[in-house]
Amino acid sequence: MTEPKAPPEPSAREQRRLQMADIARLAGVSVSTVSRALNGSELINAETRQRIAELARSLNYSINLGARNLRLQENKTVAVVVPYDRQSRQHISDPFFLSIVGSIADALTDRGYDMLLSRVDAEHLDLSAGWFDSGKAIGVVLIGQWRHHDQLNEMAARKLPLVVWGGEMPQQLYASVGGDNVLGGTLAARHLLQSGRRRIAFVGDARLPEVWLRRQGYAQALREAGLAVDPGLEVAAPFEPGLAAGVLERFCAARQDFDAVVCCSDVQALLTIQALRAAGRSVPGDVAVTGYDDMALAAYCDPPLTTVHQPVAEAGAELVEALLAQMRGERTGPRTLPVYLKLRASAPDGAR
Amino acid sequence: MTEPKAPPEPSAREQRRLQMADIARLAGVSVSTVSRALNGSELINAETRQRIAELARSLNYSINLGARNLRLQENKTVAVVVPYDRQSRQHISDPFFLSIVGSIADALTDRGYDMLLSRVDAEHLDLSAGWFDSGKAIGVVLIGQWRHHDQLNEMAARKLPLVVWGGEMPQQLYASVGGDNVLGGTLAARHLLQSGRRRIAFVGDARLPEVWLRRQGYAQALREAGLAVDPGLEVAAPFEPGLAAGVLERFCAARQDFDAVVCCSDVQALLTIQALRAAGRSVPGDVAVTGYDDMALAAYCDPPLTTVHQPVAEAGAELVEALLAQMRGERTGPRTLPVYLKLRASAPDGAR
DNA sequence: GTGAAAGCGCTAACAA
DNA sequence: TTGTTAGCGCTTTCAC
Repeated sequence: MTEPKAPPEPSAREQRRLQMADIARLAGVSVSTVSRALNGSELINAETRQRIAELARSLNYSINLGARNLRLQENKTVAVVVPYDRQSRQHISDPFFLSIVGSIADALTDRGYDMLLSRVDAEHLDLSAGWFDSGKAIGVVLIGQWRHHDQLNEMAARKLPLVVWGGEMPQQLYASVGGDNVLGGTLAARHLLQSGRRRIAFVGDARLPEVWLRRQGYAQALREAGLAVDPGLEVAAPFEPGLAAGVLERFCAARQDFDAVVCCSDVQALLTIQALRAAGRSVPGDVAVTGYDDMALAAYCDPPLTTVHQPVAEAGAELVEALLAQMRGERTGPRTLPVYLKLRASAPDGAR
Repeated sequence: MTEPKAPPEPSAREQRRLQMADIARLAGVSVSTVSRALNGSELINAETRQRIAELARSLNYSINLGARNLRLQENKTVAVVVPYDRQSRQHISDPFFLSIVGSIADALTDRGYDMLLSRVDAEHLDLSAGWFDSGKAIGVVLIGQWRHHDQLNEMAARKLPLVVWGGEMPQQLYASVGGDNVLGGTLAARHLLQSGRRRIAFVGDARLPEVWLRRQGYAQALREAGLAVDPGLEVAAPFEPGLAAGVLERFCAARQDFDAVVCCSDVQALLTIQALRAAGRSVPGDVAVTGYDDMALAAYCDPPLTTVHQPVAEAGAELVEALLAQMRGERTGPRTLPVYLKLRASAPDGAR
């Protein structure tokens, strides 16, 4: 009457997954007793509890979490979504994104949550709501706002538990956590100015909120120094290494009238250095270059990168905390974490 | 009588998650009809089906997958487990591991599976069986064998659906997918020999199966050239950048009697180059260095790395296929994918 | 073409 | 201290 599909055919290979009733039968008790024992209930005789626990362990039995969650109406899974650019079909290869994912994985593990990792087309960030709607996850952590601030606002309006790694934007309805992008841009540019550079290029796609904010910081530092932003020195390179390389090579081949570059990722910085050398210019001699992120390898590049350090280690915990707070019903606004400039050789201190 | 916890208190914030019964009521049909409609059953009147589908969409209703899976006795989730070294408390930061995770994510998505990502103590790889035992995942993909080949064999003996990224070992009971490590080691060493190097160091922790195999390839190339392996030129550096740096610096400071280095990751290669320069030696002038993995940045380092290219893009699909084949009851042995040497400047062609 | 009802594996209120 | 039983949200057989 209700038999699903064919008879529960144990498929020869997998000998029907064990369940509580089996343990109960083997232990000569009822399933409730097993359930209570395995959940450490005080009601159960300590000795019985022990015996059942051992039996379960010896058979590698583990409570079916799907059934348990259904009954308990709870779920300890969080979806982490990394957008990708459908156009370029590029995989996420930027070490920064992957580090953030690692950091979130740690934070979730610490708090007893599981992490569902998925990709989503950067043009349809709202698709990530499916994880929540289908009950697979209790909330969504999205890495980056990309170009769809609007979709994120709509998701938040739906009361979807959502936290975004990214910059704080005007009229933002969703919770976000991110480094202080304006400050990062300012720190990089100001450092270059203080070390005597005057013609400072900016590398990054300002359609992305984070980059847009960094550019503001950069522009502000120039203003402080009484300099104007030269639009000709803005290079809209994307984060994907494969795409950025060409753009940067062309730029460095075409123009030589700058003595410093502020980049929006360490990868971009490395590509810029590469392009500069190909164009016959030295780093930091002719051109000083700053990166962004302070990825693990930044210290070991040649030259080691002066870069804006992002709080990756803290990021995971902050994102997870923001999500949990939201689910507790707390109102969580955007959160901006401090960043600092890590001085290394690609943009050294002092005059040249 | 069976009310779980407190009354289903909609927690003020989240207005009780919608369910099929709600859609049914709103559409004036039974839940069976909604179920059939949403699953595209031919039984349902096309118009009714359409109407229900639209209603569901407009309310952002999505079938509760937990309940569905329980009833259907199916699950489309695969656990991907990345071991970490508890000793060093180091996060996985090697771009290679993270790229593999990305590749698997793509392969799973393509086949309609979800990916559960987690960490496990590298000393207790067998803990990852919990994902299967608890029914959260239908199988496990483990990144790397680390030092517990034995635990993996035990897991396989339990008929646990498991695939490991790693090298093919003697007496291996579990399914694995990996690059051809012996060949990789041979290609690197042979190339260095052909370009005139004679004193070739090896960097990598040979307690890890993959490294062990690469070292075999390296040793074989030396033998072919009539050279003996000098144990003093073997550096047991781990993959973690933070730990490897010190080891390599000490080695390069202590010994100068080598003219080439075979490394087991690109990160190690960069650290080696750094250490060599600190010791006053040039790359590739004094010492040629080969990397391993051919990560995205390898081409943009200075000097660009000559490195063994690993089939990362294919890796995800191969791992997933192996897992699915296993669940179909097919016997899947170890699988070795081709690798090739990518020539770049850190170990150039021809004599010096 | 649609509805009623059973049951997937589990938990907990209630009874004993 | 333990067992009986209802039901979490869904699918599907069977009846209409």
